[in-house]
Amino acid sequence: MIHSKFGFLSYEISHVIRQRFNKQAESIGVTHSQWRVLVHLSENENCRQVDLADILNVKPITLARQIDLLEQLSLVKRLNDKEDRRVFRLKLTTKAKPIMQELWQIADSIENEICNMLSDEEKGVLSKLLITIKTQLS
Amino acid sequence: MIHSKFGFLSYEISHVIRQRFNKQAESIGVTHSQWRVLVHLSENENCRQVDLADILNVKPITLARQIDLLEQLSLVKRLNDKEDRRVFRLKLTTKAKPIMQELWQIADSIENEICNMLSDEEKGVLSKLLITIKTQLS
DNA sequence: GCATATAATAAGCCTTCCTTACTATATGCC
DNA sequence: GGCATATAGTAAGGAAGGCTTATTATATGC
Repeated sequence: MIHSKFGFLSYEISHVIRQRFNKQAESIGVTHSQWRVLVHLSENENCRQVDLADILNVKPITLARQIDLLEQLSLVKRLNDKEDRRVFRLKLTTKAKPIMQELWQIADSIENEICNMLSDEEKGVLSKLLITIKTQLS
Repeated sequence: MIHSKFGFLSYEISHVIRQRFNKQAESIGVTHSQWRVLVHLSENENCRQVDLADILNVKPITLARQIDLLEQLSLVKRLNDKEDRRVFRLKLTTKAKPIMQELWQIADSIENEICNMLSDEEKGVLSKLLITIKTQLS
């Protein structure tokens, strides 16, 4: 009986990626999790915390803590919603944009290292398969 | 400029897998990380802790804690090495085998759910690509 | 026979995420 | 209007998984 080890493989690879990212982005003060928040926020600006938490697949309180840190770094702002006083709308600051460019460079270089044995075509196939899986999760 | 999101994808998928595994294996008392130790140990029986830590890509102290827990559950034994008194050799107990079968069932069923949109051929391609990446990491 | 390297562990910390419970506000229904 | 219920965000505290640094015991090389 042969078992698939997709669970281990995806874990091990993402663990290496996160370790490398955290080391290289340490001077900027952003961890890989916070980086993930920034990227998903940039694709969904002006959303509520509860929406972003759902996108990230974490609990609202988990996101709230990340936003606290990103706000301290002046990368994200909480804005009051005029129509619902319970709600904060999330925005990237202007300071965030150049920093995100730096972080994208780090992220891209790590991915290139990680995938350097794969052809462009293989990278495309891999992305497509992973996106299929992720889409089906939600 | 388009950025690849392999890092996020692999993280998000493995996070879901681990969450589901931990929930389903809770009654057995084994987490996904400990499960990973068991599987890699079963493929490298009688190895030293330092070897297994290297295989798992964690620090020896991290593995030592996991082994403590697995020993408490009577799933793993530390045996003294006769030629080097600093060394423990690691063994699965007889109790571990049926429990690992149960855990494989859980792990396999989660992978089937996760990958249910993929054909067998696609699953094969995906595994092959991930293994290529992982091999290149070590 | 001493200097250095190695295996395992102890202490204590960080990150990420969680559960539970709370406050403030909104909404639906009588 | 006024109450029941739902929702957005947060506080408190904790678990899992990993780390760094330092210690002990043993092995090995010169």
